[in-house]
Amino acid sequence: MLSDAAHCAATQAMPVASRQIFFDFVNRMVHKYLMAANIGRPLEFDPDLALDAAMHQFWSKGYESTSMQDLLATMNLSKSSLYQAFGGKQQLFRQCVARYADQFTQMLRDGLSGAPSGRKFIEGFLNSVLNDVSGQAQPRGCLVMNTASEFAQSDPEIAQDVAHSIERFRNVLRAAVERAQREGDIPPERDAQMLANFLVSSMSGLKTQAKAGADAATLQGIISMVLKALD
Amino acid sequence: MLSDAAHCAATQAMPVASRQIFFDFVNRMVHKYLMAANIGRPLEFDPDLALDAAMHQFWSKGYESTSMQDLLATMNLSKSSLYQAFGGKQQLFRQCVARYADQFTQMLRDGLSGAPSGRKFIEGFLNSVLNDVSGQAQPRGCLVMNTASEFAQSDPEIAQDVAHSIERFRNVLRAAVERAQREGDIPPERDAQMLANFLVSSMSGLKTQAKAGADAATLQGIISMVLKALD
DNA sequence: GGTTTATTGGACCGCATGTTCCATAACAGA
DNA sequence: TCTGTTATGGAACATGCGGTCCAATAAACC
Repeated sequence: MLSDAAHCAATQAMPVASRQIFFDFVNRMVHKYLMAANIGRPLEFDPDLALDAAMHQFWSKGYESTSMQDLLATMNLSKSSLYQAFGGKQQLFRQCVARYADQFTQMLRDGLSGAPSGRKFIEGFLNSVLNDVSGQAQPRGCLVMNTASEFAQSDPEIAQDVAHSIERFRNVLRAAVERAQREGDIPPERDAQMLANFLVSSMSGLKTQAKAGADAATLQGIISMVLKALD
Repeated sequence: MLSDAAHCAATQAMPVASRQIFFDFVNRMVHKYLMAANIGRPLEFDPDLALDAAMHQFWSKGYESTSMQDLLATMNLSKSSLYQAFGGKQQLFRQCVARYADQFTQMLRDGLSGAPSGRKFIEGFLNSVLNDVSGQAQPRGCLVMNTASEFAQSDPEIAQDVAHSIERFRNVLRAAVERAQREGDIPPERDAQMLANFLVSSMSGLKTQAKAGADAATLQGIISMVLKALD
């Protein structure tokens, strides 16, 4: 998209590691501008919808077990379009994780602001894992935690994505805890940050148990233990 | 190993699905007998050591991300030997998971019987996750939970292996809880089975958090919350 | 020494992988 | 209508995958 000359000139003074990121960014900006100005052939698909489909695929099967063919089928676009629009499997995956984190964080925020109390929100948050085992679809866990589990720290970029996403989740949960403390449902002397970490960890454990085949009664028992720990 | 004639004759009256399992069993018995009788060329490698190496490989990288080449390299044997001795990638994997569950269950049992109290054992059990983040090696989690996360319920046989392994872990933990109850460190009216489930889930969550990059202080905070829930 | 049995290394197989490339199609503006 | 720009479809690519096969080899018994 950028000319080779411009590419070469601008990269002279830049550390190698930064170049790819920088030019990805510039190209995206240029692309956005060109699309807005109706220059060139328009896309035949909705990038948001396609990204959503890819996200669900990765969510269900993980990164390695999801093939390009799987992605092309669910996203309903051609190979070149995928590479053109999303850059490849790994880049697409990272965008999916980011999208998941966005949606999940927003869902948490909405849930908290609409809940009758902070405590009730936390209860609903934990109980939501029961939905995973009630339906006929097999539990998929949380895409962010699945990613943490699959990649661990082996890929630094993905590790950073994961850490950042978890931090966003925790921030909402800490807000919920603090609200519950103001409302008198959690002792005010408890460390809100620690409780939030505990809730993240507990949710992660619950989802894994659901994946491992635990039934609703078992999960409910665990949830009651988690709630008790908040008192 | 068995002649084709014997194979054909015996399978005539057998449902298709049972034949493979049956002949796997017979062949294993015959093989065991022949090895014990020193018939034929002896193995040039130690199957236990090789299995251990494979286990660590799967533990570090998961099933899909571990290639046959990875396995051959760490197990230090040739492709034909691997197929001859372990049957293929998936069969090898299941043996590794079983081995892990055996070792981990035994470790738990030994830890419990050697611990000064049930409560102290549980504390040590939870605190052991801190070792995962203290060393330079990246945390690998628990092979059984990793397997649950990677395969979910997609493979029935593996799902059963996972469920069975978790049950074994839980049995030891329930014994620990019951001992702590007898020793007065956990209220006797608490449901031991439920507490054991909670401990399994909590450990799983903790290990995932470790994989996601949580530091020792964060993990320690979560552990203190888990312990508080036992009171 | 001959026979029997199993292991071993390596070549080979078919297939699926993620990726690249190019000719063509579709649109906007001159 | 011509030009410039991007999107699309499909062919082609190299590579690595898990798995199979076979001749050569090694041990132990008769």
